Amino acid sequence: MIRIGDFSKLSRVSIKTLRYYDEVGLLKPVHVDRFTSYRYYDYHQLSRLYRILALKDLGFALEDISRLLAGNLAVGQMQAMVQLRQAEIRQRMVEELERLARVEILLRQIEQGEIMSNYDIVIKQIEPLLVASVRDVVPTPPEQYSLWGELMAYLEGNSAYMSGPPMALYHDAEVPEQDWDIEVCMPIVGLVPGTKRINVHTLPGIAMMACVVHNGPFATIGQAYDALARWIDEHGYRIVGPGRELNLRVPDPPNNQNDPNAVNEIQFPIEKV
Amino acid sequence: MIRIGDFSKLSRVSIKTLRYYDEVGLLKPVHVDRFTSYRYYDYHQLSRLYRILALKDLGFALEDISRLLAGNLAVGQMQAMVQLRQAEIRQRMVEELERLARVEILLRQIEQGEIMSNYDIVIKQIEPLLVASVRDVVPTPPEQYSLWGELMAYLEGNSAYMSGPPMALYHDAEVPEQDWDIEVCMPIVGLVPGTKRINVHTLPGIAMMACVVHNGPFATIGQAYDALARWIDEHGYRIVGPGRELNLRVPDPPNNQNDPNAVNEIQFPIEKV
DNA sequence: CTTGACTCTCCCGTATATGGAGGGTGTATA
DNA sequence: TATACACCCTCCATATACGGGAGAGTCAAG
Repeated sequence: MIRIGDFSKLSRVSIKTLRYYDEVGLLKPVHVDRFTSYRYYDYHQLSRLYRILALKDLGFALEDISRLLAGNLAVGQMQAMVQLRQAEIRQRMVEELERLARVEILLRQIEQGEIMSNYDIVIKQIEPLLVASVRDVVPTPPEQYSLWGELMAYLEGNSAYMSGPPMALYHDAEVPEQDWDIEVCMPIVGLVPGTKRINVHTLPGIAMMACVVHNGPFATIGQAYDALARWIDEHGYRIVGPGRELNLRVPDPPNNQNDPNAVNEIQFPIEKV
Repeated sequence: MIRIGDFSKLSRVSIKTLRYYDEVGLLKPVHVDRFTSYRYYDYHQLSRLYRILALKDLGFALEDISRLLAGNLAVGQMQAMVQLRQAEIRQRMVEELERLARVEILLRQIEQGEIMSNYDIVIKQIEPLLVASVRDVVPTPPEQYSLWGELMAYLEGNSAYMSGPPMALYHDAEVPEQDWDIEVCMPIVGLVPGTKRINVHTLPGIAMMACVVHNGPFATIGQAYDALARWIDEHGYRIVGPGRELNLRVPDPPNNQNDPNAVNEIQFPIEKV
């Protein structure tokens, strides 16, 4: 029987860790002095410690190791645990690989002197959303203002409860020269009747929505679109539906294209190429 | 200005997380009510939050993100942080890859019905070690006993302080039929003179030592050697020096080949192929 | 005024240890 | 025998990035 320090030197596992393994029941000393609480280990416990280290090296949590060492597992259960571990490692490798790709894109941007783009893209999940909307073709985006007037007048007339920021859907797959197919939407709760012009429906939930925020005048929002489109392309995604433009902080007055305090969020549903 | 719940819904970041970011100074609400402590956020803070999320996606710790967002970093420093991150990710991928290989070896063993080998191999680092030794060629390993007698008699005569378990070095690169080149070593501290037969020297430190413990009679230690050799081969390592055999619990009597309580550790210095 | 949704702070828990304070123990040597 | 010094003990705190829940206060609508 040897004391903890010698056992630690033998195994190159720190005393603190050995005490911790004792505490969690993973490796109890063969004897603990009743009066001094000194821990005494036996040489043959070294093989159990090595088994613990080997399993830890495979990435198992100490609790899993406890169960594996308890010895009351069927071969099938053991196999299942190891297979689960294998799947987890594979999953992590995929994640790290994607992370690495993102880091390398950033590094290239820094090298090209872009320091750090003013636009940061995040991928969010979006829930289905009940909206009232007006959809029409207008010559250019700013003309959507008339649609907003129409929609808001209707909603106020029906005293609908608006449950989120207003947004516009851009239904054109390509950026048109003229004639934009735009749907202006207001999230609502409760029952609001539709009409020929006013469409009450649920926007679909989106598993992966690439999102960016544009702070500043609406007139310069094109930069945000460019940054987002580039990001989607560079990171190996593809746009799979109409873009959404959320008017988080509505300009003052609402049709002011140059209010520097406006805040918009642009969203595009995407999927991996 | 919006309350935390709305900001949370907008960003799909939990309220708890937002409060935590406030606490650690990563994202403070623009306003906190003096009386109610309610947090109020502004829409334009969403872009800062997105930047945080984007950097978190790259795997940066929140503290790193704080520094990156503080804005007082030179481009070079920023670049260095990102490069460091890149290196870390690569390192982790290498580790995970090795881990995966180990898990798959284990899985194959389980499938072949070996359940779990009785021998677990760990790689340790070994420090240089001062020893007194006697080296000679003996017909078979058990005959090393005579060398032990010689060494121990000398050490006791010089009242040397023995500082660790005795060990034997096997200098033959291949397993010989006859005539083993064995060096029996005793770790010592302090000054002990050498002689023609007694060599006092320092065993080299080893960066990677593959180790296994054999519990049981010395006569069956061959199994442990086999398991260790197989492991080294299967895991893509190579033996790069003489093996060491530590007599952790010396049999009783010392030359008893069948004491079931004996404990030995076998070590081989290795490197990646 | 009530109701129900919202928010606050505070405390605990996670996993795997590491570091330190303060105090007892074992052994070799002066 | 006294002392020095290495060794060991328990208890507490710390790190990450939050999540859960208790208990109490706040806000807006009806």
